[in-house]
Amino acid sequence: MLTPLRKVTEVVMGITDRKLRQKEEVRTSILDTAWEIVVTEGWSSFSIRKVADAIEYSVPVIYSHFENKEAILLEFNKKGFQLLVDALTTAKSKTTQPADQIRAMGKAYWNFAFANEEYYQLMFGLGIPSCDSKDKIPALGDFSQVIMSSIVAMAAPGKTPTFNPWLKYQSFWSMLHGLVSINMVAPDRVNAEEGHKDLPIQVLDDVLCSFIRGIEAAESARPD
Amino acid sequence: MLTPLRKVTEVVMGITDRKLRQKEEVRTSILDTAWEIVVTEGWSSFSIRKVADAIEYSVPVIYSHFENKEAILLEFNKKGFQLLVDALTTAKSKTTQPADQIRAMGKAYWNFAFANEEYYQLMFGLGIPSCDSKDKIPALGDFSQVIMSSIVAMAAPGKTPTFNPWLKYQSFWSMLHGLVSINMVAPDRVNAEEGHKDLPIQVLDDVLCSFIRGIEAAESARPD
DNA sequence: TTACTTTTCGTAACGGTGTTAGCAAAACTA
DNA sequence: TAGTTTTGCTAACACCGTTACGAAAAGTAA
Repeated sequence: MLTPLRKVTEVVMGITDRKLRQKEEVRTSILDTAWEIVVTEGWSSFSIRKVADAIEYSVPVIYSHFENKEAILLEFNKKGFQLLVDALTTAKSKTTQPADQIRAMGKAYWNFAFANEEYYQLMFGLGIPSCDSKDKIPALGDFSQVIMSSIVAMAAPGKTPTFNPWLKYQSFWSMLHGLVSINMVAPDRVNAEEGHKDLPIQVLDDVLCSFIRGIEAAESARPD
Repeated sequence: MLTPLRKVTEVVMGITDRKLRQKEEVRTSILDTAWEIVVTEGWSSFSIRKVADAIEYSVPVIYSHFENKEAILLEFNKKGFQLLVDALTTAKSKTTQPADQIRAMGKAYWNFAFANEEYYQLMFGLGIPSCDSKDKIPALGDFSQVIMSSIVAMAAPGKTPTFNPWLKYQSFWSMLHGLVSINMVAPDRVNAEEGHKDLPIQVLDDVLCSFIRGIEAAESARPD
């Protein structure tokens, strides 16, 4: 009202801008609240109704921002993969030696998983009904790329025609994911047996060591 | 009534026997029906109410056989681990060479997982709210034993003081579980990329090969 | 057979979930 | 100020796991 000489179109734009801004605020408050619930109470007690309650809106408001519950999960799934890729990239950048990069990424993968258990559980559907992530996670391409480039770099000098980086990448990922998920789902059984303390870290080292040796030995290997 | 000369106690026993038998029949029909639902419609659409409907009893009847839904899951969980241990044992018995035993068990593990996806999903909580399996699955001890004995046998000749079979067992399991679960949760992404057909099997071979080399090389290894 | 007791089991409820139709109130426009 | 659009709430639907309670069936004793 006090703004002098504003054209009608300007006013309209201002209003729609504010509306968009407000809508965006509600959206982020949904995501923030949802995440808070997940972190404090776990995935199992995360519900649309609880979020609606917490943000002091009615349930259908949430459905005007997200098509359904799965869409909210997908949002966190994307962010989780982005965080993971960032963590791997940072770890990788600390050295130029391919074998060290692989070691560093392996440890970064482990650290990410246990510093962000909720993300990891969602990303790989550990114990919760997750969302279909295929084709919807842009960072998944970066994920394979950042790992595979180190593998390729490592094998480059004396590479064999049968050497398959994609295969090695999957071995790498499988080993890491298996290690993480077993320790995340059944921690006490695996850790505390007969006083084996921080054994998972030893297993991680062992597995990374085997993997790197496997690539180093790729030139003289017979693929039986 | 037509049975001549039965003592009262005999009649009573007969009745209680029949009652026990009938109760057992209902119990197995619950489990059978539940399993049928899981196999045909997946874990997500398995519910107490659906089972009650299918066996033509009311819901509370199920609660007189199982404390809750989780108790039913636990039943399948136990059976799944027993089947897995059996599969591994059978595969192992085909040869006496420890390295071949490990290879055979690795492949048997993979085959079990994809021949019994529902079991595997439940046992390792892939995408479903699973039950707390710790301390309740008797076959879990056999599982570690059947694998570890081959590992020990393999390393026995020139074993190093630092060689840790329990650690190697966990590496083995982690690799296998990672490989299986990644291929079970996101099959198309991993398999069909750029026409890589039955690549998972190659990865399995690669991973098993690395693992066995890792044990063979244990004597001369520096644990960096 | 009859009267009493125990077991069995179905109805209906409680509190929770995801999702959506329909309508009232608020906000904006003319 | 009157009309239109947007916004958001109430209430419902169809599920879910779990359980209190009462009726009917089955077994027991006279």
